Amino acid sequence: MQASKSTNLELLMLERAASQNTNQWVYQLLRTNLLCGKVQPGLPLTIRGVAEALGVSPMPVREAFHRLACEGAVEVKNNRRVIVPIMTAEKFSELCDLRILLETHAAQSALPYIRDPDIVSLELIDGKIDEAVQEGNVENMSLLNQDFHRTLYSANPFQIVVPLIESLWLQLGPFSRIAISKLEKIYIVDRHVEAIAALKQQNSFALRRAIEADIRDGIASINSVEGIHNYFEGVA
Amino acid sequence: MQASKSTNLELLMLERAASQNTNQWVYQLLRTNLLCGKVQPGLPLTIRGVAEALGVSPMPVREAFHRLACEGAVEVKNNRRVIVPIMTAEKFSELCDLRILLETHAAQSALPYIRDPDIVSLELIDGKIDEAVQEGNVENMSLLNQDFHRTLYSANPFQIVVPLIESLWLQLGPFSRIAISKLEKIYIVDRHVEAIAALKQQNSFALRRAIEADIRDGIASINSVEGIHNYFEGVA
DNA sequence: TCGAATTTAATGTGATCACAAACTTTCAAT
DNA sequence: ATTGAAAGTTTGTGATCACATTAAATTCGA
Repeated sequence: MQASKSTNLELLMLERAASQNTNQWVYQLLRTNLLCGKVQPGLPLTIRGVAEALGVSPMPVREAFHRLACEGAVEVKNNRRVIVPIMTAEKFSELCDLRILLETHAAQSALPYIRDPDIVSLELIDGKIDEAVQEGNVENMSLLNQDFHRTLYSANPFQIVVPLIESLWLQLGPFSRIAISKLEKIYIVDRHVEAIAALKQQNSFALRRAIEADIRDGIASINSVEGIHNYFEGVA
Repeated sequence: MQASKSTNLELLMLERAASQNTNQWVYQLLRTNLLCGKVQPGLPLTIRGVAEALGVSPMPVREAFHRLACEGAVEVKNNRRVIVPIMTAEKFSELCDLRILLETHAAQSALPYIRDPDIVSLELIDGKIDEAVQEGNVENMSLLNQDFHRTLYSANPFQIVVPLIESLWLQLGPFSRIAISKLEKIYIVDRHVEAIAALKQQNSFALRRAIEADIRDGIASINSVEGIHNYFEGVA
């Protein structure tokens, strides 16, 4: 309950499913907190600090840190300090380019495997996104939006690219939250509706266009945020 | 020295640099062994087995396994057994597509940052590859070839994509060895020479073409190997 | 002789501990 | 008051251990 000594970090707590062990729980919890921007860039993280905050031994936290580090979600400095990476304009640009490159490819390669149940699932998620928009629930909007993309791409059972894409999402973490919260709400659903329509028509080109537009909408909305550059390179 | 009980695994030993700790050493060693195809797909790996073979405690091996698992280099079965993943034709095809997609992008985005010293480094590596070809040293050929690509892409200081590419290399691991060993030797150098020429001319299109051709040469050589399909999906 | 149930061995997990490196604080000397 | 070193604290690392789960071996029954 009490925060760690050196850093008073506030973590969004998650229920621990009965099936998952401590390792997985800690990893998922930290991952979710990074994805929704709960922990700020530049914040130093300590193994014992997080372990204490979570009421577990340092071991699962160590493993989670190492996993997150190899996904680029956290950065291990040469002082062996772990911090949430600082975003730079160049990194941001590169991450967006890669999202478009990988996600349009993923969508296209998933298209031949799309069946009716998949479309039903996607429409269901889209409905939940609509609900989250109504409620103004930013966390759910962000997570459900990722669910939509992941579900689409995962229709291809031989998909290799999804973990790579999730790594990009993790690195964009704090900013996707800003993007979603500021986004003109109607656009999200529109792009998803466009994508679903393309799926029904088996229209590869339209699908790519919808996915790319969806991502570009997010980027545009980030750039439109007043004072967004305070989030780049600056210390928190 | 003695092999583990359940699996008699033979590992290519690596010198442990004074600077790196046990974690890093074990990870690098396992990674290198996977990259050059020393451990066969389908082979079950155990923490205690590897730890015993390396003369370390199970702890660093555990962390290395988890890191390699999140890079897709090893697979954690639901029986919590760790194995080297089996290759399938579909996975192989998808991995090759992604290599071309990501590496041509990486090369193109690195092009503006290429300076003369970079070209000197690349020509130096290319010379070493030539030596390895003369000696028939397959391990060096494989590792130096990766060095060439990594050095090229890393000229861009804001490169995000290199870890993603290395994840693909890891998953292709055992097969890149087959590719290199069977490859008509002259082609490797030719494609690299083409790439270097494109760099000198700042010719983006020619660079992409050279990189894609280099990768496709590897794929073609794999497909030309007699009985290559014994390596797919079959147990070793 | 073959198959199912029980026993035995092996494995992953997670906590605790000792140690070394790095950071912080303290305190004295200039 | 400022700088420097030294003592103390914090942190990551890696080994050892106890425990629950799972695979393997053995035994018993048909």
